[in-house]
Amino acid sequence: MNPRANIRDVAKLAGVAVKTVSRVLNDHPYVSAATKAKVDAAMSELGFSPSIAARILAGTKSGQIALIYDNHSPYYMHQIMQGCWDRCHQEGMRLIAQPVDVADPDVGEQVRGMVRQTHVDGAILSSPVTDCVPVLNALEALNIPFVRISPGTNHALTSSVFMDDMQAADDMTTKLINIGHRRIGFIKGHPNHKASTERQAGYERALGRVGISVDSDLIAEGRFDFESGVSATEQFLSLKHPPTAIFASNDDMASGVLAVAHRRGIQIPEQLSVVGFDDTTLARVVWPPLTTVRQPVRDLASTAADLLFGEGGIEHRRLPHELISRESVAPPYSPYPKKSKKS
Amino acid sequence: MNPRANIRDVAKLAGVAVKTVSRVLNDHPYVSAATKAKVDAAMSELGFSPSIAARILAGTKSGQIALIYDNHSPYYMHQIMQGCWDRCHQEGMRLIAQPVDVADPDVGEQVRGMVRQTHVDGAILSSPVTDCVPVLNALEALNIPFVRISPGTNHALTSSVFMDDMQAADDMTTKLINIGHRRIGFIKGHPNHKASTERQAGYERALGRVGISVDSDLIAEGRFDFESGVSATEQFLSLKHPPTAIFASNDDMASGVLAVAHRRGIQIPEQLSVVGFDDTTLARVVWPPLTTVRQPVRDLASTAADLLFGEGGIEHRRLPHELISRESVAPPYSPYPKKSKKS
DNA sequence: CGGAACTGTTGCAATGTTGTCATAGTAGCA
DNA sequence: TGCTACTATGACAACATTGCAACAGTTCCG
Repeated sequence: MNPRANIRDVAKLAGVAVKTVSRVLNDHPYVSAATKAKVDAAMSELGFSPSIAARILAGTKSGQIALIYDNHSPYYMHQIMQGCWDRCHQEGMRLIAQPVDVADPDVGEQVRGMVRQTHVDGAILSSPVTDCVPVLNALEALNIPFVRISPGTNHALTSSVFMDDMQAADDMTTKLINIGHRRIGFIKGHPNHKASTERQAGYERALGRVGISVDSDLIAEGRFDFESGVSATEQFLSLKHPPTAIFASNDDMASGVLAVAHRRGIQIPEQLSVVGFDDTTLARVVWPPLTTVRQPVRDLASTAADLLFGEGGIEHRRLPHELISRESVAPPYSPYPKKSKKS
Repeated sequence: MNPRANIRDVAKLAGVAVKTVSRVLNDHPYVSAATKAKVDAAMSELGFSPSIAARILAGTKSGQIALIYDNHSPYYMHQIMQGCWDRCHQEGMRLIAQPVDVADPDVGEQVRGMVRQTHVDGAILSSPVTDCVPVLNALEALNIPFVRISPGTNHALTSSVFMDDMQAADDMTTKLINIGHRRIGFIKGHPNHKASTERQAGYERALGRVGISVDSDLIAEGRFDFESGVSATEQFLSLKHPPTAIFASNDDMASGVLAVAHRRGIQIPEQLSVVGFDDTTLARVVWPPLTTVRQPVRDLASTAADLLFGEGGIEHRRLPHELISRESVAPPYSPYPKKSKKS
């Protein structure tokens, strides 16, 4: 087995023209079955695999796509990558993972250089890169297709996949209301992510529908990490009338809520209900397991790849969310008397 | 700004030969400052970035390296990737992340094809790919340098970075013994990973040193995931004499131990001490925070990249571990009377 | 039966960069 | 002065593949 076999070597061995081998490689039409068989045999005999570099140079397609992200949640990104990778693998595409820093003023130029250098055929953007204007401009100028996962701005620029964050937060809040909670603390997500705003809006909408006014004491800043969950919770628990339930905008922050509660000896869910968002692995691993919103992260990612490989028409696809009930929720400790019908 | 500027366009604009631009690009010696300035100006005017593809084809270096892995622990892989990426970025290298399935009989061929296609200059292998014979053979045959992170087999084939798993497990076990534990349950890691064996050996060595015989009832199978931590714990707790401490071979399994304890109303650490291994984010996020062994995963990864970029001499570098004490450990519930001096 | 459309294959040009070899000018030194 | 060594640049081939235009052979159709 030679260190390097050419397409020429294959052609010679199979007794056909170089171009014919190229045809076989690319599944072009107009290759007879017999020729294809000969070529395949020659290829496997020589252990030949085509050079991507030469393919890029000669052709117009590189067979590579980029996943551009700036997300520090390991569970989330792990699922995103797996979803993208699975779909790419199916399609015989190669995936280049490209972390960036959306706060870097040079980020647009960096992405531009990266695309130019690697000749990727397309890109998938994960939040918050989805809403990073320099990156969007760069990709647009380069005229390559890209799909955004959970973008905040809905302009019809590109295809996107997303879930209904507002509705999901509304559903979750409503669930808490239905079992009797009236004072529900809400921990916001990272301000970078547009999903943060959506989730808060859903929370407020649900309260509004049943006539509970939004109490600003019950809304705390967060950054999607454990630590901000901890500090938000401490803030809530030092209130004169602390909440009977806390809705954290993601599971990481919800686990911060649990940690504070444990430390203070507060029984969950008996004395305090806690819910999260995302249904990452974390939600099943903490104690008690978290009631949370299942966000189909992996599906979002593979659907994004799907759209990228698809027709090219701009398409927006919404994937369904789901409320996952686990053991972190119970009726409030000292419930107000319910006036509504029981259901 | 043209859709695509050549090295030729740059050369023409700068009034120099193509080769000179190439020299500027590659920081070759023998380019006058004045010429370099002219070329730089022309490059930025045209918004030029060189095509990796053409570079690969013409030259011998691709500027790309591969990270080959088959690890399903998101936290661990996230840190590995970050470590590799940081170092690659510094060096101006591109990183291609390549998940594989070590159980696939074709895995060697897949890796071979991938290397041939992408022309990567080198590879970094993460456990358990580090000990996957078909992959090792393929890389050796291709004659590209590669570095292994925490390999199980120490043959001097390639450079490697690792920590002393046996010593670390010994240290942790000794710590438990020192505060009075005599019956210590041990949950093994995934049999794929050589580290699993090492950690078990360290556990047994520590017991042996103080004359505690190894009780096979106190050793359970595990697979490095939450679920196997759960079932191992249930097995331990159904023993006539259950352990007073449980040492799980990683944090994921340790969180499984916690879950079972919580469910059964066992107080941690008062009634049962629990320790993990890795010091992933998880260890700080569960309740109570886990005492664990800090494995410098990110440093391992960036050191691996370092060795790959280095001289090329085979080198084995051991990175230090550290015991991290958190709140999941206490003296045993009903301690045997201590004979040793208190300390 | 003549031409058009289709099928399967070929040869050559083109892609954008680096390696090799060549060239020319300059400086150091005996 | 002549020789060597070094600096700075250029011309051209080479890399492995695909796109394009072309070609011969076959089928279809009026």
